[in-house]
Amino acid sequence: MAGKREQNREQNRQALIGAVLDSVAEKGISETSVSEIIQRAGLSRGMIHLHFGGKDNLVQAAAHHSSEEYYDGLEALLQTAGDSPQERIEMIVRGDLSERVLNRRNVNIWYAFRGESRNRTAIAEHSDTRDGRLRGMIHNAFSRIVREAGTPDASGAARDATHGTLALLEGMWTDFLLHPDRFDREEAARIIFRFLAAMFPAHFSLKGAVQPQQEKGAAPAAPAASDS
Amino acid sequence: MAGKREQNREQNRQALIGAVLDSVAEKGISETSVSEIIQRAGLSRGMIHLHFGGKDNLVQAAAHHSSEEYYDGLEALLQTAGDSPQERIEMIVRGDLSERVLNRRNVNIWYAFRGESRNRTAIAEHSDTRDGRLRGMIHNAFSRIVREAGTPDASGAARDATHGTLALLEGMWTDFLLHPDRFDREEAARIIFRFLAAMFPAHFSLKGAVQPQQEKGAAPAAPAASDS
Amino acid sequence: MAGKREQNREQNRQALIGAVLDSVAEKGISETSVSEIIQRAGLSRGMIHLHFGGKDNLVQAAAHHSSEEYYDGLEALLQTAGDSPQERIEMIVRGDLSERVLNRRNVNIWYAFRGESRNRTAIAEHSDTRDGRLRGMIHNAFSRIVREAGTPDASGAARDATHGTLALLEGMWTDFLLHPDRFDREEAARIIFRFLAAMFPAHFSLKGAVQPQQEKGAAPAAPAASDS
Amino acid sequence: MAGKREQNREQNRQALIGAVLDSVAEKGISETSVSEIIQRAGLSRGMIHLHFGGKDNLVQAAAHHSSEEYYDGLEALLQTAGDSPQERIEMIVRGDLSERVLNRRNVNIWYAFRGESRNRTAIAEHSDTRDGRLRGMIHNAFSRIVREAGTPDASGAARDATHGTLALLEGMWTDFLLHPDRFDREEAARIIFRFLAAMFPAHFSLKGAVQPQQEKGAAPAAPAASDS
DNA sequence: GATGAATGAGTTTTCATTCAT
DNA sequence: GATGAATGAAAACTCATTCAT
Repeated sequence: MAGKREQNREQNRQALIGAVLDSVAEKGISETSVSEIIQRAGLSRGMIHLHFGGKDNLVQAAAHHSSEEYYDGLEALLQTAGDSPQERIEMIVRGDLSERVLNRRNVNIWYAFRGESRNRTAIAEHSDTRDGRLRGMIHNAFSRIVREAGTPDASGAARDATHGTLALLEGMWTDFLLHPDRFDREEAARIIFRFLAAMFPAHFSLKGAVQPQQEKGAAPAAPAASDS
Repeated sequence: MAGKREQNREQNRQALIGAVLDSVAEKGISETSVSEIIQRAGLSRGMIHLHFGGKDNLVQAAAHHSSEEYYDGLEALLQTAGDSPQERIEMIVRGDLSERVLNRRNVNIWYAFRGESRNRTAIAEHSDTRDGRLRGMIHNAFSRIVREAGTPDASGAARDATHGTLALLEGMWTDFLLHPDRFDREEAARIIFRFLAAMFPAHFSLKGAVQPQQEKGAAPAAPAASDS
Repeated sequence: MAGKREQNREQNRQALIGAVLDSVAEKGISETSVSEIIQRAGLSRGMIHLHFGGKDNLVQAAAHHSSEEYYDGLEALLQTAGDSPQERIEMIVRGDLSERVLNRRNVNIWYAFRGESRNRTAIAEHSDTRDGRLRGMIHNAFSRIVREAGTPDASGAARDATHGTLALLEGMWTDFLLHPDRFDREEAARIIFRFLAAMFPAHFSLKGAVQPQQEKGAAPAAPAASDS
Repeated sequence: MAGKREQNREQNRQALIGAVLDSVAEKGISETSVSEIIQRAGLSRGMIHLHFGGKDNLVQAAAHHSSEEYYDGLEALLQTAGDSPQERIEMIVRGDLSERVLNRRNVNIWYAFRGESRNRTAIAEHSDTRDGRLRGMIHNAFSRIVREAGTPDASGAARDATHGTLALLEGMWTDFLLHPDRFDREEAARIIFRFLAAMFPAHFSLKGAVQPQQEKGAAPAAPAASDS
C-alpha cells in the first residue's frame, strides 16, 4: 500500500508531539528531554531529528499544535453558537471555562510555553492572527449589543468589553493554574457574567444566562478565547 | 569593622539572587545556567553552592525573593492609601499596573516561575498567605462599598467584585507579557474601572477616578494584587 | 553482520571495566577519575553513563568483574586437579600464590576495593556464595584427609584446617601487597605446607609436595581461595 | 600561662587526627573531606592547614598515628608478658585478636589506608622498622621453642613459624573485615594455636593454651603484630 | 593565632545530536 | 527509513586551599 508509510510517518509525528505535550504538562519544559519524549512516544531517538530536525523544532511544533487545537475548537464552537451576540459571547466564555479546555494539562502546557521566552515569540507569532479573528468576533458581538442598547459607542464600550472579557478569562485561567483543586468553574462564569450584566443589564443576567432569549441547548464542547 | 564580612556575605547572596532574576527575565529559566549567573553577579562558581547549596535552591530563593518584593511593595502602597474603599482599590489597581511593578522584567520573571510547576508550588507555599491577606483587604473595601450602596450583599457581590478585579489584573499582566510594546496602562486601568463603574456606579467613574471624593494626590508608585 | 553493534557494545563495556581496574591498580581508587578511565579506554565521556549509568556503577561493575574472574579461574583450576584431596588443596594453594593470580595488579585491586566499605559490601553480596562454594570444596578435601588419617574429626580439625589455610593465603596476599619486591612465592607456599605437614604429616611434606602420590604434572595456572 | 597555648595546639592536632580516623573508619577515605573532618573535630577550616599544612599531610599524620598506636600497644603488651616463648607468642596472638585491637574501627582504618598505595608507602616507611622489631621478637621466641624442641633449625622452622603466625593473624583480620558479625575471636585463636600445636606439640595445646606452664593471668590488653 | 567566606580547578553528570548499522 | 550506541560540549557540583578579618 502506498499511503501506509506516509500514514505511519504522520502517526509518529503526532506521537512525538503528544509526548512533548504530556511531558511539558507533567514535568515542565526543562525536564522535557529527548529521552523523556522518546520514552513516552515509544519511538527511537533518531525519530525526532528525522521528522523535525531537532528537539527545538519539535517543541515548537508541539506548541503550535497545542495552540492550533485550542483555536480550532474555539472556532468550531462558534459555528454552533446561536445568532444573538449574547449567545456567542456566552458560548465563548463557557467554552473557555469548560472541563474540556480548562484542565490541568492544557493550563500547564499553556503557561509552560508562555514562561519561556524562546517559545513565547513563536507561539505569539502564529496565534496573533488567529487571536485577532476571535477578538474580532467578540468585538462584533459587543458592538451589536452596544448598538442594541441604544447608546453610542463613542467611549469604546464594545472594545473595552472585549478586552475586559478576555482579560477576565485569562485571570480565571491563572486562578486555575495556581489552585486547580479549589477552582470553581461556575463561580468563574458567574463573576464574568456579573461584570457583563453590570455593563449590559439588558443582555446579561446575574446568573450568567443569556437574558431575554431562550437557551440555545447544547453545552459548549470546546475552548474559547484566551490569547490576548 | 566587625560586621563587614557578614555584611558582605549578605551582599553576595543578594547579588546572586539579583543575577538569577536578571537572567530569568532576559533569557528564561532554561538558559539561566550557573555560568550565566556567576558572570552576571561577578562572583565565583562555588559561591552558589556555598550560600544556597545548589542552583535549584538559589533559583527557589530568587523566586521567593521576587514574590516577597511584590507583596512588600503592595502592602507598603496600601499604607499610603486613603481611607475610602474606592481609594484603596484604585491604589491597588493603579499600583499593579504601574511602570514600577508591571514591567518587562517583572512580568517575565513572574511568568517564568509560574511556567514550571516545581517553582510554582515552591512560590505558592509562602505567597498564599500573603495573597490571602491582600485579597482580604480588597474584599473589605468592596464590602464597605456594597454596604454604602445600600444593597444587601446576599448575592456575594463583594466577593465577586474582589475575584473579578484580581482576575482582570491578572489578565492585564498576561496582555503585557504577550505584547509589551502595544500595552497601554491607561487603557488597562480604564477597562477595569469601567467594569467597576458598571457594578458600583456611585463609587467608580468611567475615567477610573474615584467618583465623589477629591483625588488623593500622588499616583501610586508600587505594585498591587496579582496572585490569586 | 548483524551482531556487530551488540558485540561492539559489549567490547566497550569491557574496555571501561578494564580501564577502571588498570587505574585502580596503578593509581588507587581516589585517583581513578572519569577522565582517567576514558583516557585509558580510549572512549568517550558519555559512554560511562550510557553503559553503567554513572561512575559509581562502573566501579562496582569492575569490582564485581574482578572478583568473578578470580573465582572463575579458581574453579577452572579445580577442574584440572587430581582426585586426591592433597592434590586439590595443593592446587588451590599454589594457584592462589601463582604469578597469574597473585601479582601487583590483582593485589592492588583487591585491597583497593576492600579498603572502602561501600565497595566491600557490594563485592560481598555476590562473592560470598562463590566463596562459600570454594570453602566447601576445601573443607571436603580436608575432611577426606582427616578421615584417611583415621582420627575422628570430633574436634573440627577439617574445619579449622580449612579456615587456617585460607587465612594463611590471605596473610600471604597481604605480605605481597606490602612488599611485592621481596615477596617469595616459594617461601609462602613452603610455610603453608609446613603448617599443613605438621597437622597432617601423612599427607603433606615439608617441601609442599604431595607426599605419597606422584605429581600430577601441570603447574597450576589460575587463582585459588582468598575471600573468607 | 605559657604552656596553655602550646597545650591547646597539641589538643587541636589530636582532635583533627582523631576526626580523620573516625571518618575513615565510618565513611572511608574517599568520603573523608576537609568539611567532614572539621565538622567532627569541631574546629575551623583553616586549622588543618595551620597545623599540618594541608589535608594530605593530616591524613598521613593520622595514618602514622594509628600505626604508632598499634605498635605501642603491642610493645607494651610484650612488656607484661611472661618469660617463656610460648607466653610471649600467645600474648601477641591473643592481643592481636582482642576486642581492644581487633574491632571495626581499627580494621576499617587499617584496610582503608592499605587500600590506597599513596598511604601505603607512607605508612610502610615508618612502620617497617617497628614491624621488623616485632617480627624479631616473635622469631626469637620461636627460635627458643625450636631449640627447646631439640631439633636443629636447619630447615628454618622458626622463621617459617614466625612468618606463618603473622600471616594467620593477617588472615584473621581480613576475616573480621569481611564478616565482623560472624567473626569468632575464640575460633580464630584456636585455629592459630592448632597450627602451632601441630608444629610444636610440646609447647602449644589444641586449646590454644600454653602447654606445660601455668597461665600467666592477665588477659592481653593491646594489639599485636600485623604489618609484614 | 584562628576563622570561615571565597575561590576556581577539577570532577561527575546530562543531553541534544550524529551516524554506522 | 529507522534504530540506538556513541559523542563531547556544556552543565552542575565538589572540595582543598587561600586569605581578609
